[in-house]
Amino acid sequence: MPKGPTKRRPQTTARLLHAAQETFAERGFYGSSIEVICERAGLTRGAFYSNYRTKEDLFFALFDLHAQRVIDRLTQAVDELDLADDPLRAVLTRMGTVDEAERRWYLLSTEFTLHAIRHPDTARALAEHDRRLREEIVHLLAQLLDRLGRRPTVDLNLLARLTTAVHEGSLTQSLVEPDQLAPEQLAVTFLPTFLDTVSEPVATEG
Amino acid sequence: MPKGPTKRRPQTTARLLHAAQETFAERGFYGSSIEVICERAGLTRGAFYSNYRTKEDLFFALFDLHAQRVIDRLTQAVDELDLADDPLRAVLTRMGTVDEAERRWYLLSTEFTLHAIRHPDTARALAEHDRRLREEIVHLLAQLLDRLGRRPTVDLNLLARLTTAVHEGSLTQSLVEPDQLAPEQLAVTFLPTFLDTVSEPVATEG
DNA sequence: TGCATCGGATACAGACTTGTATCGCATACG
DNA sequence: CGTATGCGATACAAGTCTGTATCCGATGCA
Repeated sequence: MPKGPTKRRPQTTARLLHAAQETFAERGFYGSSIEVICERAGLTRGAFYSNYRTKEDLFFALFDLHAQRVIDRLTQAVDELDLADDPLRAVLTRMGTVDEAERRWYLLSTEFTLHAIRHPDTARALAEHDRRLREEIVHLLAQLLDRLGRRPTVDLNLLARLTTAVHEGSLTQSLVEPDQLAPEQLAVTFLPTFLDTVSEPVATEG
Repeated sequence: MPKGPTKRRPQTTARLLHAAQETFAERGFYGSSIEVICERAGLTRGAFYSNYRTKEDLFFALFDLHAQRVIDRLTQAVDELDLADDPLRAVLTRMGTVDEAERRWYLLSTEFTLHAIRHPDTARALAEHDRRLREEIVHLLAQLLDRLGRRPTVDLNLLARLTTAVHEGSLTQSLVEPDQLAPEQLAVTFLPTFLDTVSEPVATEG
C-alpha cells in the first residue's frame, strides 16, 4: 500500500476488486449490486464509475487476476519438473490443487457463463478472455511436452480445450457429489495416460 | 381448452407456466421479471399472485412438469424392454435422447441451482424436489433390474445419484464442447457395464 | 506555495420490480 | 334470474439499482 504523493487510483481499484471478490462469493454476480460492492470497499459509486464501465468489466478484471494465478501455478509446476518419477502425474496433482478460492471462482464463472449465454456481447468478451488464457495453456503444454522429450501428435489447442473440459467437468461432479469424487480425481487418473497417447518421443540426436 | 361454465384457474396456470417456460428459456431465471412473464401470458400480475407466491414457486411447478416427463419416458422405456438384445444399452439410449427442450431445461436448472446455493430456504425446497424425483428413479431402477432377472448389490439410492451425476456431467461437457462429445455418450458407454458390476443374477427357481 | 487536474463524493432523475389493497366482472349455484 | 364469491384487473406505495452531471478536495508539478 503505497502512501505519500502517489496517485491513488491503483489503491482504489485494488479495494474495489477485493470487495467485488468477496461480494460475488457471498451473493453471486446477479445478487451483487454495484452499490453494495462499493460500500464494502468503503467507497461510493463515483469511485466505481471513474474506474470501470460496468459490473461485467469488474468481473473480467477478476478473471484476469485469476487467470494469472493459474498460469503462475502451472508455470512453476512445469519449471520444477522432476524428471525422475512420473512427472506428468506430479504436474497434474500440483495444478489440480483445488482450494476454497478455486471452488468459489468456479461457481462465479459458471454463473457468469450462463449470463453470457443470454448476452451475445458479453459472450464475445468472455470468449476472448477464454482464448487468451487458453493460449497461455497451449504454451505451457508445449513446454511440458518438450521437457519430457516428447512432441504432440494432435493440435495443441484442442488438447488445451480437453484438459480444461476435464478439469471443469470433474469439478462440477465433485461439487454435486463431494463424497463420491475428489475434485481433480478424473484429471489425475486419466490425463497422464492420455497425454502419452497423443504425443510421441523425440529421437535424441548423438 | 375447456370453455363454457368452467373454473378458469387451470387455464390461467397453464398459460402462466407456458409463458414462464419460454421467458426463462430466453432470459434466464434472474432475467425474467414476474411482470414480463404475465405479459407474455396475456395476463396481469394479479393473475400471478392469485396462483403463486413467488417466482420460485413457478420454477418448482415447471420442475414438477419436467420431472413427470422424464419419469414417463423412462417408464415407457422400461415397459417396452426387449430382452432379446443388449437391453440396457437400449434403455439408456432411449432415456438419453437429449432434445432442445432438455438442453434448455438443463441451463435453467443449473442457473437455479446456483441461485439456491446462496439461498438456504430455496436450497431446501430444491433438495426436496430432487429427492422426490430420485425416489421415482430408484423405483424404476429396481423395476429394470427385476425385469433383467438381477438384483442390486449396492444401495439403489446411491445408484440413482450416480446415474444422475453421469447424465448431468456428460451434458455439461457436451454443451461446453459440442463437437467433442455427444450428450449421452458417457452414459451409454459406461453405465451398462457398470450396472452389471453392481448387480447379480437371481437364481431362477424350478 | 500556488495552481491545474485528477479522482472520488454527492445529488438527481429515471427505470424497473415487487407486494398489497381494492375493485368489478364472470361464473356457478339456488 | 338473482346472488354470492372466485379470480383476475387495477391502483398504489415503496424499495432498489443504474447512469450522469456536478462539485470539491487531494495530488503533484512549477
